[in-house]
Amino acid sequence: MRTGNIGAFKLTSVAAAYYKGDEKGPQLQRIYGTAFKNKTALDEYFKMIEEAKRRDHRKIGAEMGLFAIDTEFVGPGMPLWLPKGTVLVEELEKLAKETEFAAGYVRVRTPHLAKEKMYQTSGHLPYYAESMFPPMRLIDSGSHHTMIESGDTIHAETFQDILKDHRQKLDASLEANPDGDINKVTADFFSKLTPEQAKHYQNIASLSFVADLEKAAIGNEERYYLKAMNCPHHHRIFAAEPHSYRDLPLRLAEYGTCYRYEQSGELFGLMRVRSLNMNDAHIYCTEEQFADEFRAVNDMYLKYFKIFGLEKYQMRFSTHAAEGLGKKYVNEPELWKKTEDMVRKVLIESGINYVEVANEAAFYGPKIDVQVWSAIGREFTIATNQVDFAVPAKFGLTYRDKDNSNKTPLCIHRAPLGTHERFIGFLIEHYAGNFPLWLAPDQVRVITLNDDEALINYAKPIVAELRANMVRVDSDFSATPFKAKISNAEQLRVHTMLVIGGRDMEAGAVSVRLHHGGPQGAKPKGEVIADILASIKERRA
RNA sequence: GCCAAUGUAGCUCAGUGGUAGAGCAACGGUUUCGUAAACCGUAGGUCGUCGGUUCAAUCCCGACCAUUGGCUCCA
Repeated sequence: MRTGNIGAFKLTSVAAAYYKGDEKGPQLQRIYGTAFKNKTALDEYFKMIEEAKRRDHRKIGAEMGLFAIDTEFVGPGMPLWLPKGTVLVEELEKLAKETEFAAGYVRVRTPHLAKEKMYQTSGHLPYYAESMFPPMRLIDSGSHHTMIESGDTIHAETFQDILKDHRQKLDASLEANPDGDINKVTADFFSKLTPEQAKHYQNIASLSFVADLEKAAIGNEERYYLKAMNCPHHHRIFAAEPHSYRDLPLRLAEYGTCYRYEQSGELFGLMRVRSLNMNDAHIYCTEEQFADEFRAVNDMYLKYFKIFGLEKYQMRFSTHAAEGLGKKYVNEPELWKKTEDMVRKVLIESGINYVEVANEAAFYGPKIDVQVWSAIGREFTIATNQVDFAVPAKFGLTYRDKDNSNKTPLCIHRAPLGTHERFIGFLIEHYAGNFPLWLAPDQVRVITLNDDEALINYAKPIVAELRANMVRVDSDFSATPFKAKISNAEQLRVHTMLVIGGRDMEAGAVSVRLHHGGPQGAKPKGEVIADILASIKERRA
């Protein structure tokens, strides 16, 4: 674009950026601005930004009482689902369970913790440790295990942190200056302790320094990690029973809660969190079955896009880069190539809209991220789909094949609805909080014109019938002025308001008002109820 | 984690170096009304946390915590 094409521009913000995108490199100050051919296009762009602000999931989430983030007592990045948000969570789970049941998945449940051995075997610790919460340590102190915590007598954790820190400094110093004085480094280290560290240190200082530090560091401790992914647990479920080729494909599904230690600056409302619920499943299959399974997963994505009215999507096919082998990626160059070719073939054959990006794969295999665009045209990476050729072998997973030999299955990780957190965050913006009836936290409210007893008696059975059919319905029979009752319901984004006055009562009708459509006129009450039930059942848009 | 900005009642926001206000919401009462807001009253805040300066700090300074906008990372 030539500068002559810039007809209108506006500065937007100031921020720092890393030189050449390297986190360890120096930072530059960056001034952001945006430019368009003319004023109209510029204004349109800012209108879109305004609209996005209006639809911000944090704002609507608070207005509708969907979720809360209690940074003081629970922690940043760990949302609490309030009752109305839980409705969304459970409706999505219901959708996923139905869809997966029809597609031949079986459900499993696993704990949130596992021993260190799990993640050493899976490769998470070598490749993924910085995204995991630090371990919980159980120390074997002879006859029993003690959870390490801070306190007067238990300071092994501090102890170990100090040791680790000390060692790093010592190593760095010795590396820089091989003839350096160890005592000097140690003295320097002590001088930099905070008073609290020093206090802990005093407790152990009477012990002979190095020997006891070593003992504490190596000691018999068992480490447990919070799971960052469900796959290792699912692999152990696969391992729990012998399998034949006749069992495959085996599709294990779980809405499991995972915990990832996202850096503080990365947290963002529901979109980037530390506790996340994944619509997860792992498909164990043979190489021959891979293409069909992969296609079926893609079909599931497309089905969901239709339900949520997503017209624009793109799959980002992330492959490895040779220079990352053994560092960012498991060191299996041939398997990488073979699997990537397999995935590429399916993508091309099924006419999926995709782009290929190098060097963004998961550590255990190529990855497909699903990008969708919300109603106002903002892009979200919502779901993921990964192939794992490495980890099943590390866990020694096998099935008995036709020729009586043991073979390692392939594993497809897939999460079409991604995480509840991000998916719901996306849906809030996509719908601007005006959810379709089947999803709406407040589906129906029955409102009487006033608190006349006859009206209430006419309205009550309608509420009861809806409730008996699992409709989320409530009522407002109060003496509050009618217009205010309507306004209250509108502000809550109640999807359908059933208004009842004398005229309706006489005609055996109710007057329907839709949150997103205004008054719809009076209709026979039986018809209205039937239509509500059908709309929910069919998950109408 | 890094750079920057921000943090006053449940929400939206005023305000001041001399221990804080409004609207909405909440609660109590009055109001009987056909599709987005009736009226009166009551209650509600350690002014993010901890330190410092000062006779005196919500206000000035520092550290920390959190959020936001980016960077890096990612579902």
